[in-house]
Amino acid sequence: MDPRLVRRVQAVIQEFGYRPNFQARALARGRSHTIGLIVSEITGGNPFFSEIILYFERAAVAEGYEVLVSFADTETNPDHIAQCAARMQERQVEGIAVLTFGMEEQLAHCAIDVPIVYSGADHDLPGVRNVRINYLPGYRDAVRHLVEFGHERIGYLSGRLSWSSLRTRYDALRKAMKLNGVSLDKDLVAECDHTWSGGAMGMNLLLNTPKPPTAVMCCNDVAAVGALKTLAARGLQAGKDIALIGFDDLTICQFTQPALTTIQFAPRELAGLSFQALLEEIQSSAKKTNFEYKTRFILRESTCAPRN
Amino acid sequence: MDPRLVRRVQAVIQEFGYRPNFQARALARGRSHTIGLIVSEITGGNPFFSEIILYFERAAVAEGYEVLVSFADTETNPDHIAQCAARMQERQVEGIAVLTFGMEEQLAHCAIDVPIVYSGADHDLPGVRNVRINYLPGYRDAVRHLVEFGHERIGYLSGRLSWSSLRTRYDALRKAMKLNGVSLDKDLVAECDHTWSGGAMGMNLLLNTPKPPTAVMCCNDVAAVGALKTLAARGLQAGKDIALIGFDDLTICQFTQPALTTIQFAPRELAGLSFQALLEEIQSSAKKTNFEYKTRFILRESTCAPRN
DNA sequence: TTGTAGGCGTTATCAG
DNA sequence: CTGATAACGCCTACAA
Repeated sequence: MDPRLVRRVQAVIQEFGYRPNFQARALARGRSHTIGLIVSEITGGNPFFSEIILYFERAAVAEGYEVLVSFADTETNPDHIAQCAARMQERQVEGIAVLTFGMEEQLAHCAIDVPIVYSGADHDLPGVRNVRINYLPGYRDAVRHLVEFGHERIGYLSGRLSWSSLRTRYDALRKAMKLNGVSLDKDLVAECDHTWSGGAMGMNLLLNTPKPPTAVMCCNDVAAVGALKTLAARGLQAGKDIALIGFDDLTICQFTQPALTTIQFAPRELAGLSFQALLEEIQSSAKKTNFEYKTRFILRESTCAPRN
Repeated sequence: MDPRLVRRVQAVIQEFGYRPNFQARALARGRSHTIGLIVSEITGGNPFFSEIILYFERAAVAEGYEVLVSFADTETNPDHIAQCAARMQERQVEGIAVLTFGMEEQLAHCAIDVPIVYSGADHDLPGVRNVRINYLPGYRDAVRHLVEFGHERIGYLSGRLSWSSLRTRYDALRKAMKLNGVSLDKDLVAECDHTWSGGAMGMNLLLNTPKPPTAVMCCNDVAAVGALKTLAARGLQAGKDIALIGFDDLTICQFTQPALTTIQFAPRELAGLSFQALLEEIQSSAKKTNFEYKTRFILRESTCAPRN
């Protein structure tokens, strides 16, 4: 094209402040260039999903997409996630990424006629795209670390096991323990809430058992920080009196006292993988990469040998 | 209408899986029912903005709007916020809410032809809607609390003062101190970063001064938690050896050791006020409510009388 | 009441 | 290669 003409057009665009109307374009071309992102609503400010949104949006914008975000209230309203998906479809999203890591059961039962990608869904359905989460490496190394310290009574601070997300982690932990020649005593499993206060309560329960655990693994970092609070209140110290391991590797792990040993579950990578998978699905490209995220053990200061 | 007919229509809708096309509707009616939300990108997972997005979205959906979220990278790319606003306008948003609390300077210089609402913008421009933040009550009560304990050497752990957001808090603190008959010694101001690690570094700087402060106020909770880490590393304890006060009232404040005394800056209310203001602006209703958020002092365990 | 034409802003197609 | 025109799906206004 004539560069002179291009300039003149640019000038006129500036002059009149012309902006293309995306809705009209979308209507005409049959493509909205919009995708939906569904994350879990988490009360009490868990920073995990904040980063998921940030990195997902970054990836999407880089590819020319805009993102419609919904926080699915899987806790108090089982239908909510389906409503979110419905709203998104009315907006003609070209696909939906679900990053609730096992809270998406309700979605399986309703008709969605755009590409959809799950992340950490517990069963690999044949027709459904799913970013697999390999929980094992992180749990395996974490348990091995504890076993090498000589721990035999390892406890688990879990969220509600009726939620598949938490059930999956529980199962992965049991498998990891079996691999390391130890077993998970049911009395040492505290089923609370995967929140700050849930962790605090759960640790109290575990410490009140007749023979408390010498090491405790937590279903996420937020619960682990709650557990730290309980320990402090009882005059105990993680990394000295009891071993404590979290899950997620939130930034705060580096700033707790002691710094929290944990299993990495990086939002940036998870968001990236999920978007890539969705993009493949939308472009219905031939290759179907088998996306998998591997958890990783992160050693810091909150573990120690068993006390007495 | 004939309820029988309504039913039949509903049935057919079910039958054929009809969904209205929002883009077409928007085009025809000239209303997109979409609004934009711009928040700050914060590195290292600050949970504050996560809640802002959650509650803003809830409020918007309740009024029939969908939300386009952007994280403005005010740190490394000053133009980014303007690009975000431009993208939103191409999507025909009916208005834009900016919740960056003083990081929005770049936006003032570019033409935006939809209603826009700021939050905590430091100067009240005449034509611009702004949810005012009243920093004083929180700071006033916090400083009074310290003065009643007998503190005279009060330090401030700040983010970079070249950013108006942090400058505003700094000014509010100085005013609050003056009201309480004390003054802020410039040697006791550590200008670092409003992040976990920034707080840790800043506290180190303050403790290395010839005459360290006996109490330290922080520009946010995240920095305060970082400061706690430094204190622990030096064998000091907040609430015993030194008084520490945060800002934001994140949930984590209740789970630090000791629980963090802070100034409340509630994301839920801030998001709600901002949405209400934007709604008034969009509906160009006659009444222009003067929305203001008042900070509030929250007493917990991290303060104490000055040591020796 | 029921039905139909015209237009929203853009793209794509098809003559010229 | 340029320029006119139909179509995208829905809404509104007007006519029957």
